[in-house]
Amino acid sequence: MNIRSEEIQTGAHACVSCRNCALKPLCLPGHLPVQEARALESAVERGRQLAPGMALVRAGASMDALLVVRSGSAKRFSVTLEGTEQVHGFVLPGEAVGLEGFATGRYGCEVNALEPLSYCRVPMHKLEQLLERLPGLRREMLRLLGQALDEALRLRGELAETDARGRVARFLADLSERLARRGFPPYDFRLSMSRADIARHLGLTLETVSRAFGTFKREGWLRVRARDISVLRPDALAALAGAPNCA
Amino acid sequence: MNIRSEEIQTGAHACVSCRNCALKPLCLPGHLPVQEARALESAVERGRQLAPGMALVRAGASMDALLVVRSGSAKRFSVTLEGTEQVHGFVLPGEAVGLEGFATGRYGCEVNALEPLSYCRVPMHKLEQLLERLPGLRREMLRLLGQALDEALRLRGELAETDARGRVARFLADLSERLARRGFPPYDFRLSMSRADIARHLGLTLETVSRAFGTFKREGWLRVRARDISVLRPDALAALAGAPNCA
DNA sequence: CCTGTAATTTGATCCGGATCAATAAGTGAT
DNA sequence: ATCACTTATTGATCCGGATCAAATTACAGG
Repeated sequence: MNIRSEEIQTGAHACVSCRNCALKPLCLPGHLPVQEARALESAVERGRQLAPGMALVRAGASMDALLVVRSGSAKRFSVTLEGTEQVHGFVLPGEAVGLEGFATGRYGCEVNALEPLSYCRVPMHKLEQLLERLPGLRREMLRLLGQALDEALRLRGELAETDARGRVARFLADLSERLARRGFPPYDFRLSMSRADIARHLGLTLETVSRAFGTFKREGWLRVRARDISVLRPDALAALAGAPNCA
Repeated sequence: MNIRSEEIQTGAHACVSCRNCALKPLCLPGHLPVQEARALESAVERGRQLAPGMALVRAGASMDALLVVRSGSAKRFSVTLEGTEQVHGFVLPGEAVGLEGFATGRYGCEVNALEPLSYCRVPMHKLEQLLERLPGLRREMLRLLGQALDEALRLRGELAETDARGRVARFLADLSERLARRGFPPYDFRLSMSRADIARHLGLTLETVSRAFGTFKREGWLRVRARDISVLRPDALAALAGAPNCA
């Protein structure tokens, strides 16, 4: 997906500039008054780079920090008793990770890097201190969780009432839109996840996902070369995906 | 579902005793230190009783209070562009409602009473004041949202990988367990929602839900008389439902 | 209690997506 | 480049659940 932060990798630990971060408008500080953003910034640490396949979060591990992906992409999933993966979704830069951990203080699912990944972290004890004195941050945390919840509900609803091609179309449309908001070309990207990952995310088999790609290609809506995707007819995809539910 | 609070309906507005509420251990105050629970209590108002079919929450309406169902049950749903209902789930006493509203300040979905329903409300401005000085409540709100998120993720995962009878089995097992935690008989209850509601919740048709009930009845796991359900073999249901995913 | 209407069950058929199977295209290491 | 291996495409068949269609059972209102 060619996702890379434009900042220079410093290696420093607690020296992060949210101010100059390209992701600021998508991230927590983008919704905070200036002085609150400053205060938050001082609590943010930079996590070290992770290689593809490495775990950013392990299910059951103590939630000791709030994590936000800075560059790269990741896969959120749970491992079922049968040992299969339940893929909850994919994480792009500026998105927080492991929020379900607030439920118990331990993460509820796994998050693995799909590409070289860097991230920011706010240690929990610092977060709690900040929440004590920053009303904007309090609101922002609730907003963030509310948004994640809303998203999860929407995704579930879609699973329940959309057919295979519709799900794949929406997956692509959604990805496209999220890339666009991050300043990446929305109609020309490389998928960082396998067909199997997409399939497990959408409650389909990888064959069905592959066939959906094939159909879109044949219709002239998409150009597919393995994981390189070009969207030629975003309107057609959006139409098939169906509009997000209203009301 | 025969859900009724044991408290006498007072009609008073801001005179609620969380202390003596049967739902306390399931509700917000149950997780707070005593003096924080007191402070919260003083901000809680009693909502007026709603008749079946009435809306507790309308999608798009301004989220002016945190709502918790006190007695009765409700249906959470969204209305799609085609006018169909996407049923997100069902609400039992002690459960908060409309939490996705934190995302935007407006509720994201509808909540309708399925039975005569009463509820408690904490006005948003009072909630914000309390959050300023109650660290336990801050943690509790994050926990509540984290839990809702975790729940939504789990439900989505199940949709993606469980077949029709498994979904119905899990629906019943889940309901049974939630009733038990509220002190209701877990193996003998009346469903407050229609087959169609269950179907839309599980991403099935009402015929398929009905057939699943039929199968369970024939197997001797269930006694079904319209909406009256007796669970005869909870173990069998739980087995079919499959264990919740681990890790 | 009866009656009309809505909710539920049951039956018959059909189709989308799963499954099984084989081929083809990437990808990384030597 | 070549080889070994993983990932993706394509094909054939099968089955679970959707859809269409009655028949039956609850239930609210008179």
